[in-house]
Parts: sequence; C-alpha cells; structure tokens
Amino acid sequence: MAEMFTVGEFSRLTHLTVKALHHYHEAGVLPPARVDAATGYRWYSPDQLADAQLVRRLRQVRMPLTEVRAVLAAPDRAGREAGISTHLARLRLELAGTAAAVASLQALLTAAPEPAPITYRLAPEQHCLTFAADVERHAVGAWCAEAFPRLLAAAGRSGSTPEGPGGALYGEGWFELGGGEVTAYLPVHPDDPAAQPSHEPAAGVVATTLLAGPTAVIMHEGSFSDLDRSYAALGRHVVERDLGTRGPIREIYLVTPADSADPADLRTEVCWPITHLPKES
Amino acid sequence: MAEMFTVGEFSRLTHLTVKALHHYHEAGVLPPARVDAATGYRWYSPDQLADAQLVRRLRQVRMPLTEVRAVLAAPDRAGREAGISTHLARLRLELAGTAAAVASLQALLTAAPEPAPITYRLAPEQHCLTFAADVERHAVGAWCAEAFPRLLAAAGRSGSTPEGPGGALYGEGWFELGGGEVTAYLPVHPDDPAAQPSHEPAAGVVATTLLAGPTAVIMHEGSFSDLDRSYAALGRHVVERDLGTRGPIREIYLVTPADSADPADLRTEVCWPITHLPKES
DNA sequence: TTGCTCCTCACGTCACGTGAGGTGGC
DNA sequence: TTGCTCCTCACGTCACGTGAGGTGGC
Repeated sequence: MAEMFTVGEFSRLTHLTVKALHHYHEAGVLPPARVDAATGYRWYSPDQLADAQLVRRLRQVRMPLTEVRAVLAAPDRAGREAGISTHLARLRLELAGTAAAVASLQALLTAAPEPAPITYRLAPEQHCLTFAADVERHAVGAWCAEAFPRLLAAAGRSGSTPEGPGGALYGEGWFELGGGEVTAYLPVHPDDPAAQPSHEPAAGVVATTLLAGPTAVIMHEGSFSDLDRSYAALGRHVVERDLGTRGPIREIYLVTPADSADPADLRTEVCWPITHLPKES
Repeated sequence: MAEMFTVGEFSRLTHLTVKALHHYHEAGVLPPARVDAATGYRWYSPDQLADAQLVRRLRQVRMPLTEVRAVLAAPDRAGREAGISTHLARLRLELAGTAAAVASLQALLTAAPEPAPITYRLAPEQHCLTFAADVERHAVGAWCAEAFPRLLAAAGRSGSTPEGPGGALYGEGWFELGGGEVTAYLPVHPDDPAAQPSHEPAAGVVATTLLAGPTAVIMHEGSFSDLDRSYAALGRHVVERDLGTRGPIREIYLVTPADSADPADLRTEVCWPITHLPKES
C-alpha cells in the first residue's frame, strides 16, 4: 500500500499552506484521499501531488476555485486543457487591461488633460440593426469585439450595407451601477431588407429605429481607458448648464481597435442626451 | 459658487460606481466636498473630478485603498509620484510573477516532470555571515535579491571572501504557514575577520556557525516557480523511507538570477534534514 | 401624488489568514 | 508527562456588490 501524507507533510511537499489545503478540502477542489473518521485527520496520497501542483499553478494565474475544481474533474486531457486555455485567454485580456491602465495613469500624470470642444447636435432618427445584452463594465471591450462583427455579418447576409459607423447605447444607470444593458447598433438604409422590423437577420440581432433627440457631443481621441476624462468634460458642461435629461448615453465608434492598433488613433464620439439644443453662444 | 454634483452625476462623470463612491467616502479616500447634514446627501465639487480620475486609475492598477488615500493626501507632487512609482515597481514584479506562473503551468502540461536523483550528504559545519527576517512566501524572491548583495557587501567591507555559494534556511513551519523566518547565509573562512562572533559586519548581518547534519539532497534545475516539483520528489522520498526529522530546510543557490537571465540555467540544491545517512543502495 | 434619486444598515463574495480552544500519538 | 501535530469553530481581511426598507424634492 502506498504511503500517505499528513497535511503538514503534504504542505511542505506541495508548497500549499495547511490553511489553503483545508480550504481546498472544504471547497471540494482537492479533498484528501482519506479522512480518518475518528480523528478527522486528513491523509493525502502520493497520487495527489500532481493535482496539487496543477492547483497551485492555476491559482497563481488567478483561476477561480470553482473553475479549478472543474478542471480537475474533467474526464479527459482535452477537457482540462480547454478550461485552462479559456482562462489563459482571459488572463491575457486582463494583462492588456492593466497595461492600458498603467499608460492611462502615466498620461494623467504627465500630459495635461486638454478638454475637447463640446458641440450640440440633434441625433437623427436612425434605422439600425441592434444587438443588446447585459454587460458588466470590465467586459465591455470584449463584448463589443464580438457584437460588431456579428452585426456586420448579419447585415452582409441580408445584402445590406452599413450607412455609417457603429455605436452603442448605455442604458440609464449603467455607470452608476457598473453595468447593465448595452445596445450595439449599426445604421442601415431603411429600404434595406435587414431593416424591416419583421426580419431577424441573425440570432439576437434586431432591426429597430433609434429615435431622434438633442445631444451634447464630445470627440474623444485616444484610448478607451481615458474615456472618463471626456465624460467629465462633457457631463460637467451639461450639468452646469442644467441641460441634463433622462435617456441612454451614446458612444459612436469612428476609429476602433479593429481599424488601428495604436490607441492614440482611436476616435469615439460621446453623446449625452439633453433637454433641448441651446443657442450656440 | 461652483456647481456641485450628486453621487449619481459624479458617478457618470467619473465612471466610478455609486457604491464605490460610498466606499471611498467611508474609507476617507474621496470624501464629498460637502455632506448635507439633514439628508445625508453627498455633494461633489468639480475640483474633485481630477482626484477621482486618479483614484480610478490607481485602483485599476490594483493599488490598495490605504495607499491611494496616502497618495491623495501627499502634500506635494513629488510625494504623490513617489507613492505611485513604488507601487508600479511592485506591479511589475507581480506581472513578472504571473508570467513565470504561466510558463510553469505550461511546462507542467507539456513537459513530463523528470525526477532528479536524490543523494545523501552530511552538511558540514559552516562559518557564515547570516541575515534573517520574517518573510512571506510571495516576497522571498525580492527579499533574497536584497539579502545577498547585502551579505556580499558586508563580507567585502571586512576583507572576507565567500567560500562557496550562498544559501538560505527556511524555518520549521515556513511552508505550512506560508511564511516565517528565513536566514540567508554566505559561507566565509573561520579565520576571516567577518567570521568572528563579536563582529557585526553590517546592520543586521551576523556571523554564526551553521551546525553539521545529515540531509537528503536534490538538484533543482530551472525556475524557482517549479521548486515544488523537486520538493515533492525529495520530500516524498524522505517521508516514504521514514527518514524525516525536525529542522529547517536549506536551499543552496548555485546559479541565481544574478548569474543568468534564462530561468532554465538556474541551479538550486534543496537539502532536507534527515535522521541519519542511510547506506546507499 | 407619483417617480426618481438619494440615504443607511446589514449581509454577501472570494480565497484564504488568524487566532482560540481542544484532542491524539510518541 | 511533555511537545508536537492535528482538529474544528468563529471571525477577520479587502474592496466593494446586493438587496431591504425608508426619506426628500420636483
């Protein structure tokens, strides 16, 4: 019979703390091969060393315990590796986000925030293909990277051509709550087959008409990480003139990460709903 | 008088959630410019937009709130930037650690773990300069990167020459608890001035004699992130033969990150204390 | 008056860490 | 018998998120 290890021994052998091993037991991630019914002592088998080494590495790359458990429970090697590579892709996104945040921080410290000019515009009524979902703040970038190709593909399959740049509507309370409904849209000509209300050009893609309305607009140049600076300038302008009203905020993506790899090239219009178009002063 | 913003407005202007703003208020990180005594309403001033933008970026690069508060409270620009660059240095270490963990994970999945041979050795009595501290697990690498230059400098100032590679003793319970006392040491000749017990060659550096004792030894080749694999092989060997005994585990750093930038070049001996030297079979 | 926004508890989340107080085997 | 290791609660940490239940101004 193979030797068994106590928690203390298993801890030294795996570089996992005793407390972590207790926690992994309770969470069902790495239950001991045997638990003494009388004393409650945990006994780990040599076979569990390989699993422990995997758990330690997965935790070091910040995989949540529920997913670690799923990876260990996977019936075959392919299942394991699928779970792992999904997570590593997410990790890469996270690291890219951190790099962008560092750049954004350094820009804030060195470059003086130059406020862009604010204009007023009556957003026109627009026939669109839309795709909506509940999206959390940190996931917006990835979500858009999926939504717009889907809208473009849907338009293409219906023989429609987009009539302008895509955009998105951020429902009320979206920023206050850190997430909520986002509607990505792509303008199409009203006569286009895809624009008929009865037509659903692809799963989840819906043809609608966005209503017209007065907005205050700012052009944001640069990384999405710095959007808050343009929002501050725009929102402050609107609030201080008491022009604010209910309704979603709209972003229009003029130059996107799909168009240019350099964040400095990005162009995003932010449109804030207002009560009326004031006389330009 | 400048306009003031409600939490909801300030949230949209800064892209911080209302709940986060509440939390930053309670934590003293970003208290509203004014709090209505009667209603408890929070009122934020336009001046606070800049602070909010900084807070958001610092949190995105994972600076703890207590440090964010200290940065905002810093009296001058230099104080702010010192706190920030200290944190960014830590962040770079963290990212390097994550990269190492990814490599270690991929190595575990692709390369078959080849167990290195285990040998027995009577660790000799050794005159040493030592430097000890309480170190947490994740901070060991950075701590060693400071400790050994300090030991080398202390030896140099006393006119001593190291008599072999440096090493470290990990006190009992170190792995089980995830930290504790670590003693970095550098062997010197007993006649060296630095080796005299009365002599303290530098702040915190102490001359001592490490006692002799039987050990089981394995040579670990490669990244420190993979040390657990060698510990598993070595500890399993010791436990299964019932050779285990109390006492610190010793690591000897034969090829260190200071010697080679390629992790594959690293060489570390791990010495596990045992009761006696068994006859080699 | 109805909505809307704001408020304050109180508790939940995630992955453990930190004691307190007590038991079993050499 | 003394140490040592192991055990189980119960609570703490960090940075918020999630409701519940209630108030003030248009």
